[in-house]
Amino acid sequence: MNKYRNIGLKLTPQRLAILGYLEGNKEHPSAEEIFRAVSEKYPTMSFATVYNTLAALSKKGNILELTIDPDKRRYDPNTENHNHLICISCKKIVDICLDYKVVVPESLGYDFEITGNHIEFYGICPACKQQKAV
Amino acid sequence: MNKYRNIGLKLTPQRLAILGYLEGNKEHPSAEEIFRAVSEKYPTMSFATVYNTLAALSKKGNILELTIDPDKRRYDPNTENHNHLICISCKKIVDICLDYKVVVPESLGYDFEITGNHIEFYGICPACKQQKAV
DNA sequence: GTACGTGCAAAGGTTTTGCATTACA
DNA sequence: TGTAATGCAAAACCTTTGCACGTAC
Repeated sequence: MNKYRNIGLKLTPQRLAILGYLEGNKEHPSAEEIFRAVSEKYPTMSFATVYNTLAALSKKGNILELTIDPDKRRYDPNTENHNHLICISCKKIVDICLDYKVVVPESLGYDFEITGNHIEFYGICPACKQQKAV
Repeated sequence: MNKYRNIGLKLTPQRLAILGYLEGNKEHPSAEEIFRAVSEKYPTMSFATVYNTLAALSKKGNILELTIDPDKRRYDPNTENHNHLICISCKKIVDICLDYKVVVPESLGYDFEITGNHIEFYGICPACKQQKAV
């Protein structure tokens, strides 16, 4: 947790609880799931604090906001370059930690200053596949 | 428009208006933009009809629902395999019509049945770049 | 001590729903 | 004619905001 000491944010107990819940978390939880988990230890926790903290961490580059789930934002503590695979049925998300080296050719003439990219894979997870087969 | 005759949906004037507005549209409009545009000819048009139609068309595979903009869903009449570049400042979206041939290696062991993928590029468009330079 | 964070509740924006009416096929 | 779509309003849902109070630094 000490690594967060110099990110320019006040380390309140609430924030440490959120950081602790996210650290190493591979579930790509939503704000609501984070709220529920952290509320157990901090019953006074509010959504405003969760969103405030997530926005601050995201702005500082300490976590990622994923838009891969159309229903709600998901959060990812892994800020390394990586991609995702989502089950279109149950919305489970798994990491695809590969660097695909995709680029936008300048020949397309868009003249954008490219700042990043993200590959979303869609599919059906084993559990949902089995359910459908029944 | 005749190409929509056999998609298994009733072709009401409202739906034809939505299809007409989307056809060839490269703006990746939101439901609200579609509603505003189509309302000019059909003042009684309701949001329910817009969403209903977009969901039906999306389900039939005639349009794509994009989740690249965190603020709202965007719709794309181009159902060919292609990717997108979004300006993180003004949310303008442009097409990247290239096939990148990215795949999820089976060696990762996820056992998902992959149904598709989508690459999102992030950047700053020329107009926003210039504004920031001021 | 002060700037920043918290918590509550209310508001905002997008999308969905229920239901009576209408119209395509 | 019968099934499906429309339109309206209300509701549901996720996220943001205003503001008084509290706390990390």
